[in-house]
Amino acid sequence: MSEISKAYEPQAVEDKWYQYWLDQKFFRADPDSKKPAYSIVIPPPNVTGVLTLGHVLNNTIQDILARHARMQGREVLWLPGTDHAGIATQAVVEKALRKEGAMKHREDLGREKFLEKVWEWKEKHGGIIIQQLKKLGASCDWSRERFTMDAEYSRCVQMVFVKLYEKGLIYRGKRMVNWDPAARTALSDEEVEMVEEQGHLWHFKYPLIGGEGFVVVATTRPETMLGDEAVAVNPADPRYTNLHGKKALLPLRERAIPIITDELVDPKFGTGCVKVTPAHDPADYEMAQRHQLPLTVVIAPDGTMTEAAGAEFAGLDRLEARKAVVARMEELGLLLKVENYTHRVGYSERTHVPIEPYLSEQWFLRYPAVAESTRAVESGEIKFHPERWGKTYLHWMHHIRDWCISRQLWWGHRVPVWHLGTGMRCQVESPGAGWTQDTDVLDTWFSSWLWPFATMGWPTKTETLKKFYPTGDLVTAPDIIFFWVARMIMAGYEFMGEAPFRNVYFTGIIRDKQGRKMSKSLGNSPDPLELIAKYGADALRFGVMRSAPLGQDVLYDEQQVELGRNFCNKLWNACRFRQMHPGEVQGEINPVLLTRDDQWILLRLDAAIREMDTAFAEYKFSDAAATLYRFFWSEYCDWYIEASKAALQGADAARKANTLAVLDFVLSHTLRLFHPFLPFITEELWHGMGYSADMPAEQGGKTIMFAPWPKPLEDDFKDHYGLSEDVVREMEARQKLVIEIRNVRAQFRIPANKRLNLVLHGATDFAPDEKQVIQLLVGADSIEHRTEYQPAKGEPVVYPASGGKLYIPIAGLFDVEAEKARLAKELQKIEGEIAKVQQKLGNPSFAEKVPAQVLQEHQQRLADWQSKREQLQSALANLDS
RNA sequence: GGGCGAUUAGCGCAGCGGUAGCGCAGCAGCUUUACACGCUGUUGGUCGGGGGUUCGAAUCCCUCAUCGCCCACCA
Repeated sequence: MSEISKAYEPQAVEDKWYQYWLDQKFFRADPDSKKPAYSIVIPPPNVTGVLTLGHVLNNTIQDILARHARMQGREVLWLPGTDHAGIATQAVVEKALRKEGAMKHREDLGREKFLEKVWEWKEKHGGIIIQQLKKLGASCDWSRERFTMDAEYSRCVQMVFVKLYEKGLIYRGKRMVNWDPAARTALSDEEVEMVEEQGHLWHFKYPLIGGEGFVVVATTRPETMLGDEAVAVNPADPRYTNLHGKKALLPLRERAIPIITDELVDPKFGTGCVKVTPAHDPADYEMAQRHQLPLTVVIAPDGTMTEAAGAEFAGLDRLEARKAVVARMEELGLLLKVENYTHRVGYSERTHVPIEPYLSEQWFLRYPAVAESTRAVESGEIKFHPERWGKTYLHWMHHIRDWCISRQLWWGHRVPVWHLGTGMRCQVESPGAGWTQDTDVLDTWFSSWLWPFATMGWPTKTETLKKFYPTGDLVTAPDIIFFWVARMIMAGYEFMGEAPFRNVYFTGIIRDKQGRKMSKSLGNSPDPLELIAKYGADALRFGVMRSAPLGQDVLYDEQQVELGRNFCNKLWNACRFRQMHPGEVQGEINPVLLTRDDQWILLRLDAAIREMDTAFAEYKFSDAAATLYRFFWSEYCDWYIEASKAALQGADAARKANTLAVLDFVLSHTLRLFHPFLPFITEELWHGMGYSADMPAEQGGKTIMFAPWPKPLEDDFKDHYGLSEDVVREMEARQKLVIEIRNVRAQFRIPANKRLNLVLHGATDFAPDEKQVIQLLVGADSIEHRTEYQPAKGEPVVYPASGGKLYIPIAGLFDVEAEKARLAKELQKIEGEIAKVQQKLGNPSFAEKVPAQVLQEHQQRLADWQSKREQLQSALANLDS
């Protein structure tokens, strides 16, 4: 047992223990182990990312699960790694290169040179987040760290592509896709964010050819009119039957365009006439297909107007072109009106610029294993926590649409397709000289969806895969339920024939105190590393977990971390208290010498263990943290440690030793219960308290992380130590008594150092050790038992549950009027309670219909309140006499 | 337009059919020999509004309101 300092200093111990864990290879997962397996794969963070509070929440939960499983005797694999994050990383590197003047556009460097730069960047900045996760205490098996662009991993991605292509699920086609003009690439539907915007609806007049007047169309995007190829009306719209078959003159371009009829047009919206821009609107494209309209491209991939838009507009940015078109139309007298109009505009999730519907050649995936994947969640084979996310998942699965997987980027997995002239081959290796590889890369998620098995050596049936696939729990945020979770499930069934995980835990989103999302621009996103430096990793973990209920967003407040720090300090000092009393460590507990306090704390420990088990089973980690907090602080420290001082300060050596044995018993269990949440401090104390010495090397002897997870106390243990729930009730009553006496002290401003001499009148005396504890807890020197006692007028009195009256003689220190007021107030409250219960009992149908037990409870309650009332009334009478 | 969630003490939350609870904050005291990152005592609530079911509703049902997410090709 080594001596420990007065305040806990996390900085002094955290790095030391983390290094020890690494050196001892405690995090290594052994596929040959006989222990049952438990595995988690980390949601791979962006390789160039830095740790955020979101990561803290997510990875703390995973670490808690991993450490809990280890203590339960399972062989744990927590597999870490990072994601190449195609667009995000490429954008970051492009920005940096532009800033240092190395290029204006990536084309300036060329593909190879540019990729070199990205790899350089990755080597330099990649892995920061891995170091940060270590600071947090993450118990990942770092020897298995993977990156989605590792050579073997890349091979998996390409093989999967080839397999799906051969199955006919991957195809190439010219489609209207979501185009990001800033990143100059196609995106999937999921990468488009709909943003509500205050816009305008411009009403344009197109002159009719060979007739009088105009047809009026409304549009939110005037610049697209330059590419119009028709005006459409609903065939059933009686207002426009006269227009069928006619033509209109497209202003500015001075082209004749047909007026067509199509069911897609809603007669109730706008004028009922729609301008049709086949190349720049998905709905218009559909109509164009039906009516064989030409596809005039007026907006280029970089968002500027093309030659086809006419010399006046060519080269303008689409938004400038919008203004220019409106101005010209107005000049020509063809702008009928402008309305304010609120509508939703698709934005790129990555570059935050408006998406351009763009017709291009892309690769698409028709999802595999959709039916199985849907059923898996419906049937509960895969469980979501909280369950309601299942609905979101199923809705998406039922409306699933093909996935555009090709990206016009350079940073990513190259599409394994080779071209030679008009020839095309899909295979991993080049077919030979002359063949050139497709220039597109694959969506990042097309590699991430393989994560649970590609990281374990697939397609080889490795020992790791056999032992650890499928994984146990996946911990992730709900915003990637489609991007990642759903796709991993499908990939799991398709390539492994089995779900990739059994449970999915969805965390909430971390928000600030005002409920706003964390963001760099708001500056409300604290740096977890600074918090760790200031408060310690354990404090950060505990603070975050305490305020992160299942299924709710987390409102982060630094105060929570402070509370975590304070809690660690409390734990530290409670252990220090034990250390200040020399004696055998973890001695035998003698049942004969157990006090009621001892019995009580053992029962409370038992309750805490059960609550912890329930919380883990239900994935309610904030409940678990709250249980630990309550048990340790409010029960163990506030009551048990205080009471234990009676025995520890006494002269009875045997009793003292027994109390120390109970302290050790509770602490050694408590430290283990805490370990998943507070890995560092518990390891420090585990060794510091000498508890490790008592354990076999493989089970807690070297580290608390392999110490057995506490089990609820066995019945024969309880019998042996005489633990019964009666003790809990008795102790609660005694606590109430103590609080009442302290209350009297506070009411009458009796200084803490003023010792009391209490008088117990009537009933039987307290047992000697009981008396000693009560004296200690209320600051009394004596409790004299008297069969006859004449209290001073208005002397405060409290009523022990065991009967009799306990007087608090504080002559000269109290104020009769104040005591009267206190009692009167108390009495009023009791009258209210009595009235409530009486009203219920007075209801005739209550007695008839209510279960006997409930009726009895109410009657008992009434009796209790009534006797309490009598006590107060008599005390009041005493004051008046 | 659909779907989901939230609404309980000043703030953050728990409770989900039988006496409204926890933590912070607040207030009043305290150098009580583990801890001021602490100790003791204590004030706050007609559980968003309105209906209904029930002996009994914060808890179940209906409805409205406010806030927040997600999904949806009305130009």
